[in-house]
Amino acid sequence: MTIRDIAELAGVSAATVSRTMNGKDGVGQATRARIERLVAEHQFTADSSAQQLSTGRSRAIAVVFPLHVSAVVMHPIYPALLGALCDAAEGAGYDVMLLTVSSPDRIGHLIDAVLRRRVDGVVLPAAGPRDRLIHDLRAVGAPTVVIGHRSTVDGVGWVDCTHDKAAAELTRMMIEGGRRNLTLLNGPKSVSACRLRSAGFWAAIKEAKQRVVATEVETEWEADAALVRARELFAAKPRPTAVLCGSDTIAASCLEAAREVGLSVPGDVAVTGFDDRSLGLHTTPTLTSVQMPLRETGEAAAQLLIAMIEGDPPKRRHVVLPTRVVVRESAALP
Amino acid sequence: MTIRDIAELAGVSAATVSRTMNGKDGVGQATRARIERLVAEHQFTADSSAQQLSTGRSRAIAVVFPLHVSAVVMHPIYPALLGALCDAAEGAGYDVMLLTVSSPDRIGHLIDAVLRRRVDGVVLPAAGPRDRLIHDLRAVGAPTVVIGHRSTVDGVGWVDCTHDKAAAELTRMMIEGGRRNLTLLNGPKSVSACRLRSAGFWAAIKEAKQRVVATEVETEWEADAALVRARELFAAKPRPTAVLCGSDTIAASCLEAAREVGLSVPGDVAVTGFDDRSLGLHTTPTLTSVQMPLRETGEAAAQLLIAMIEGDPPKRRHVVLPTRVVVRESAALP
DNA sequence: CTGAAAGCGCTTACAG
DNA sequence: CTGAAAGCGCTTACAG
Repeated sequence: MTIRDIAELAGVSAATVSRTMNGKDGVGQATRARIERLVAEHQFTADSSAQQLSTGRSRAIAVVFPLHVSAVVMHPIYPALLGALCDAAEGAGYDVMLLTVSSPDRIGHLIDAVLRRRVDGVVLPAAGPRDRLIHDLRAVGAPTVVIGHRSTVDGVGWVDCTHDKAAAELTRMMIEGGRRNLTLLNGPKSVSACRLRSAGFWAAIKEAKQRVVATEVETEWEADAALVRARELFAAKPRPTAVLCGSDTIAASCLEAAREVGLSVPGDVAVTGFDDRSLGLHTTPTLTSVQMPLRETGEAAAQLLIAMIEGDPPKRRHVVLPTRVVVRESAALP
Repeated sequence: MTIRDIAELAGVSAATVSRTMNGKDGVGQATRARIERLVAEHQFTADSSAQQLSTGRSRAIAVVFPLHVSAVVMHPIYPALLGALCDAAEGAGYDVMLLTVSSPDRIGHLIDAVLRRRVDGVVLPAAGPRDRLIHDLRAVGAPTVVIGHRSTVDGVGWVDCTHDKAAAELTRMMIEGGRRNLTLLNGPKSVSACRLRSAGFWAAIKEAKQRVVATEVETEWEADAALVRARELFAAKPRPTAVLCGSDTIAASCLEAAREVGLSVPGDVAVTGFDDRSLGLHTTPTLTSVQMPLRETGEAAAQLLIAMIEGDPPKRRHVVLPTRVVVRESAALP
């Protein structure tokens, strides 16, 4: 069933049906009503590749899956985020294409998809500050939204959450709980979220009324790398009485290191994580962590990108969503 | 740049370029070589929506994201699986579309995508035995591949792994380790993997030389539901000396229940999980579990589906991939 | 072996 | 307010 079939049934031309379906004016009241009824009755939808061919737009967006980037493999693109993104896109009549850029030479494929308008815009769920992709996309004029990194590239939209505030809140909690020797066991600073957490941590330290000793240590995401760092922490001279970790995995390693040397948590040392997923519920003790607004992030990214594509006056090209600290055993008051 | 531009440069007609690019014969040696050089030189690729319009095929496959299905939300579609699937599809020149079926009335959207040939085939990463979707897709003749469920619907392909063998192997390990009172704390039987695990468990029990007491209990995936069941187990009269759990989450709850009543693991009771992800590394004790071939599964699904789409003689419409038991502290010998 | 022509299903100036 | 016509970039019988 094509637009011409509908036209025939309505006794009009295909052009009129097209205008009606696209909400353009220049169609009489009665005609429009008749066509709309017919369309609804037959559940007719226009063929998207034909539309794409004549309009040069696809009504599809790409989510780029950056494989082999360890910082990302460790921080998997949460199903919740992707799911919400799809839902929002579909709600706006857009398809979602999943593209892999598993190596630099695959960038060409993505750029080609953009140039050929197989996609109207791109979401990068895990780009970093120095990601080539952002510039490449910008160069070909692709509407682009980055998740989890506050890009300064002109015209690029982003959605992020309050990593900094969450870190600050945790830090204040520790200080108010009487902890005076704090360590931020952060993830790699190449990840934007980790920089923000660092900023929040140090801001809270600075504004503290009490005198506290604070240090920051960087580790890779991997559990064993984190374990090594954590052991070093607990072997150090003035032992930290609170360790704020850059992820729940890191925090789990930290708990393990504490157990090894017989430190009680949270008695001797408080430990917190980040990225609250189910992991923190299963450690011993359970983990104080920070909940990310995953669904909201996915939804906001889709909406922002589509607004950019459709040239809507973008109220905000930059969205910051709130996080939530979840207190569990590992950081209860001493 | 269009096919006609290439034609002009080569001094031939567009038809000849098209035939060359699609590997059809009926093009002279020299002409073909000239065209191929030009295509490579300009990195020219044909516009896919134009191709789709004239061939009625899209060279895209859909991965259907079944939101709000709790059995699936609990078993998130692993990034590794999706990533491998995308890689394989792209390697074969196919795009991957992510479609959400968040409620029954969204099925129409998927069917429409198939009928309109926006996708040439569909992967269902988490369909169950009684899933309407499978039949709906079959009804419209969509090549379909299911992951993790051995569908008996005619013509439907599937990729699964040896849940049964893994469960049997764990069971034998327990018996050989001297355990004589085994419980399978399984996930919902509506999930195909759980049925297979049950089958493997009972097969191993049946073939055991020794006399063993065995029971099977079903639980939802959620941690708290599993905790309730696990407590019941340990309160029961002849206490199990080994509990095989249907997932790592369930196993973690089981560890917690054991701790509550002061049972040592693996001393008093061995506990095993399933679906080895990072969780099992962070429990106390660490968890014996079963590693799934996620990347291989994604890759196999893409390849199978594309073979079906292209009408290749499908050597196997059904693929069973091996699992691997990973032994850790929770099920060491007593 | 190669080309001219029609067609895939839409949209959009251009007329009226 | 509406229609005829051209065009989007390919593919594919049909001729030669």
